[in-house]
Amino acid sequence: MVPQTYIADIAEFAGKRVTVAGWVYNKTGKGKLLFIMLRDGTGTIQAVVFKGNVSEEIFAACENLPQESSLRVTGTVAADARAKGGYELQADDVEIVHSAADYPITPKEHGIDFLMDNRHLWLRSAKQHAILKVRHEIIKAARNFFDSQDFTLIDAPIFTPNACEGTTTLFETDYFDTKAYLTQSGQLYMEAAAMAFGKVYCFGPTFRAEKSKTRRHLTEFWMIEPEVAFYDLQQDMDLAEQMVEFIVGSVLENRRDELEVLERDIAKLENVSRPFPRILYDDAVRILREAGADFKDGDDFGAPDETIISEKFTKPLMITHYPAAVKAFYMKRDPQRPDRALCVDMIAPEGYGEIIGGGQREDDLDVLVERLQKHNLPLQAFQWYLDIRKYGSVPHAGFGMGLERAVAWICGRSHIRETIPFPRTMYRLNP
RNA sequence: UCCGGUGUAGCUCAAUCGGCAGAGCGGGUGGCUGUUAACCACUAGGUUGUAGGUUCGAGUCCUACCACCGGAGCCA
Repeated sequence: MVPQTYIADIAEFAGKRVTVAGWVYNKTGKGKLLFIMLRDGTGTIQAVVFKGNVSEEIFAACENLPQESSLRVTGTVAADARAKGGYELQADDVEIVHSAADYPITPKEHGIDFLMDNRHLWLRSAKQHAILKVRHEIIKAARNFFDSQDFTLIDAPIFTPNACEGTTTLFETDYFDTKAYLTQSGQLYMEAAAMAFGKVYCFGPTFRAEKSKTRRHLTEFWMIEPEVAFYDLQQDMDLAEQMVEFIVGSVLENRRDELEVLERDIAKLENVSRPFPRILYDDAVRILREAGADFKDGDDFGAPDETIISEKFTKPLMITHYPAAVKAFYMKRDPQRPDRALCVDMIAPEGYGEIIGGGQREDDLDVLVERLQKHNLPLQAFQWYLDIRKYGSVPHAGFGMGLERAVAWICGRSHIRETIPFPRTMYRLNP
């Protein structure tokens, strides 16, 4: 019995006869010699089919193999400098599992709309494959980070009865005789959970029905949201900084090949080490003024503003103490400057924009009730949330990291739509 | 939602002033023992996004609509 192996492990079998199962990634030939680039999800290897080494029938069948046909190739693993990856498979037997129809995605250029229509197939391409491997690494690293620090994973609900922040548009759905909304954040539930478990986080999909049409927005995206009881803003920032450093470090350690496929400037990622710069909103405004940007003091930063500010730094940048007026109702205000919120946004370098938003939460019942009323939010729906301030209220803080934005930054992709397997945007629900 | 742009072969694009609808890739056939997006020869492939209009004549000009792309706002 010939052992079956994955391409990633091929070096262990140098000189041995093995079977590799996969798909035809690309094919070229030279008369009596065929080169089949075989892809199995773990890597690619060149299978060399020489007419003299296989039966007439097999050679004829291989000559006409369309791209993405599925095969089991048996042969001897040989080190060869002429082969990409250093090893090739000198085939002596080929089993065609399925001969593919004309595959739409060729090794040439394609437009984004066509590729997105064929997203279910595009996932097989090298760069898309690499991005999603990095995405997996980031998820794994984030979870390892929190798990190793004794955080408890608490899943937040997807169906929610009310708006978390009340400002952005929610997807509405029929829920028996009433309305339910798809969650836009697990944060409020994490605040409740933090009072039960101390250190918690959730990781799940979130939904925003905003009519945003930019390279940084999806209608369905994933967030990792830690929340810690008795934390203040500074501790919250320390946590965010440690997490990002850990995630980037994990990707550099375990997904270097993928970063190379993506032609990512690795030096820029290697530079992501603590401490990250921390500046006040007012400092950021000053940077914008010096850069000659047209910016009204008191406003939130737009995407171009964030780019200008982040260009002054080579590491992720944390901006704190925004005007409370532009931030959500649950943000605690700075006792020293009551018009400022104890909040933090982390801006990724290289113009990738905000990847983290968070801060210390308002823990005073009366202040929170007043804030809800000012925002015209239904008190009734927030009773459970107010209970958190009624029964042993404590200072607490947390943040949310947009997974896809982090993936886009770490992978150096200009558009967020490539960082999730099947993106949902304003204009795309398929496939 | 607003501003700007693009729709031509399966894909990526060209078509001068309004005057015969083109190429590369992919597909098919044949050739080649070291290819890396191979190469060479031959070959098939079109309701020019849709509906109107102007004109002797529209891929090209006009109107509306549709689809998508880039950006803004909002946000992660």
